Amino acid sequence: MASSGTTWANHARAVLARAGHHRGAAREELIDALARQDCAVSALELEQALRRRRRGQRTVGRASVYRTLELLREHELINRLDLGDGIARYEPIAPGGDHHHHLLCERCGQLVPFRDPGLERSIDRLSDRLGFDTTGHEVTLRGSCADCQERPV
Amino acid sequence: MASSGTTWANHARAVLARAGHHRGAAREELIDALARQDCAVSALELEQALRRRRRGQRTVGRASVYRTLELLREHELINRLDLGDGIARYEPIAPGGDHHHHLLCERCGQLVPFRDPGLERSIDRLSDRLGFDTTGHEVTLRGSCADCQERPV
DNA sequence: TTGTTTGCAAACCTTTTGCACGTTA
DNA sequence: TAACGTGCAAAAGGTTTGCAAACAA
Repeated sequence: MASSGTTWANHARAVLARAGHHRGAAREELIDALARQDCAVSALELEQALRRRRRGQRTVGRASVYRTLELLREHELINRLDLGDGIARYEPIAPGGDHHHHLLCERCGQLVPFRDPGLERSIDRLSDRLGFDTTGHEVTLRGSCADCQERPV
Repeated sequence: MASSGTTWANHARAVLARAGHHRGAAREELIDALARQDCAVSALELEQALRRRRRGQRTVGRASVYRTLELLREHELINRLDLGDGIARYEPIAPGGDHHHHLLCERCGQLVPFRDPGLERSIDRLSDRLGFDTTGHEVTLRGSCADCQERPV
């Protein structure tokens, strides 16, 4: 995932440039920080990651983090997840369309991405049956990841 | 749904009593208010509904609303939904196990509950395949409900 | 009487907004 | 130069907590 980081970052920059956006420093850094992530991160985690990087130098403002995330989301470059704890998490959307969902492990807190064509088919069929015009969907499983099941309680 | 309200309310009271909880006034009123709802409501909507009921009399405190919701959730009497707008919504869980998911209509804002055994089977198979010990799951579709599709844009 | 529940107010935390200053094209 | 982008600080809005009084068992 991290290996495709530069691909995504370049893609994101291209999309924004095409839409007529300037390349401000905060936005550039935030795109890099997002590209570096393995899975979904919160806005405040991103802010801290940026602060850690540039010690002493001028910091990236909190508002810029949120504004950039909103911009990236409008251009469908990132996904926003709400896992039920009141904190929004964001993750890059791969250019090719890497559609996946998440298991939230209630024991170790880890967020585990997974893919399942069968599940996608079920959702498509379901939308048809109910007459919904579905533009998107989210599935979140809660439980224990494979690692945690082997650990004693 | 509203017709099964008393059933759920009684069930909820029985569960809390069995767990050794007292029957305070705020809790009683909140259970009734939840039983009256058709679909998921936010904590603040519940608070307002309670304020409207008892004009002039002592009001139910905001903290009691949140604390009671938390208690009901611990006993799996209500479900908490996070639809991505930063507001948690709550809905009763029917005693028999009325498991369902939601479509959030992006045009009219309505929350439409639906049931789909095929989807549930997909999720069960998926959990098996991935070796997850899944304790719960949520599916949210976004798009247009059947009504809105007939309306001109 | 003893532990639980409650209302109020204040604190908390994430997210948004207003505004003056910098930066990009 | 004219938009656009940025950082700061303050505000907003939902949620949680501390506490003393009220209440149920």
